[in-house]
Amino acid sequence: MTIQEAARRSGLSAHTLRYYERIGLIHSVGRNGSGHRDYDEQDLGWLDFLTKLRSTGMSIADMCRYAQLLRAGAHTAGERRRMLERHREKVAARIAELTQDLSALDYKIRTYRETA
Amino acid sequence: MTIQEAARRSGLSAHTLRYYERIGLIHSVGRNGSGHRDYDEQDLGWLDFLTKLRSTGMSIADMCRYAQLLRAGAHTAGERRRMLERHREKVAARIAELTQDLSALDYKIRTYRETA
DNA sequence: GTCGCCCTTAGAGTGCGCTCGAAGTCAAAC
DNA sequence: GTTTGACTTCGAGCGCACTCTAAGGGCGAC
Repeated sequence: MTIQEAARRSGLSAHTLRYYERIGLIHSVGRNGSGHRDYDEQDLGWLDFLTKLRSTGMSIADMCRYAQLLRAGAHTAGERRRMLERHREKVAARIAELTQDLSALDYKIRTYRETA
Repeated sequence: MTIQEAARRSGLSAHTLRYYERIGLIHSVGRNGSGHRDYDEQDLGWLDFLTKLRSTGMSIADMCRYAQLLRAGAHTAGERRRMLERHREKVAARIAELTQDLSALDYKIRTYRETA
């Protein structure tokens, strides 16, 4: 599929897809006869995973590291798993923090309602 | 209290405190005889509130807008309340998104565990 | 065949939120 | 009295994650 189609389906811009490939986040997307990128379903799945990592706040640098480990082969599975586990804890902590801040916000809003 | 003490208690750097004041996020912090900033408990409370807004992802621009409304007086209370309510919804949505992504992450980690 | 459009690469530019540096002031320590 | 060190202002610089531009290539529609 074309870069536009991949952009539409992944929710990333074509610019961002090229950028991700340039920095090594996406490896060896196929090219068609004209040298244009030709994404397949596996690429889409990987993009989807990357998007989840991004949206949970993983840095581009860490995502690159994960991608590199993946390319290095099965013997890095343990390290990849540990990366995800560490990241998981960060996300859980972030949810806890946001949940607390949400209560504080609710409290503040209540005071506005009572004052009004 | 000195800027260092305010930095320590607020968790922001002295640089950031000056920056916040410059852009209008913090209004008229008192000065002592030497022209040095002299923070009081009310300033600390405001910083604490700002920090909550920041950590929940409100942009500096929106925080400035809130600060401006606050300075404008009591007749802006409704608009301030609406700002907070809109922000509250964003935070709640973010928590929901993170919670979903956390499950996806957990699933992925489980597949690593089973493969290992 | 040429117009229009989308593609390619490599590098420059942008926006956000700080973060730092330079130049100067002031007060306490020695 | 001079050194030390924290403070002041204000503008420049930085890191991140894109986002865009320039210059050129390829292909289908007319």
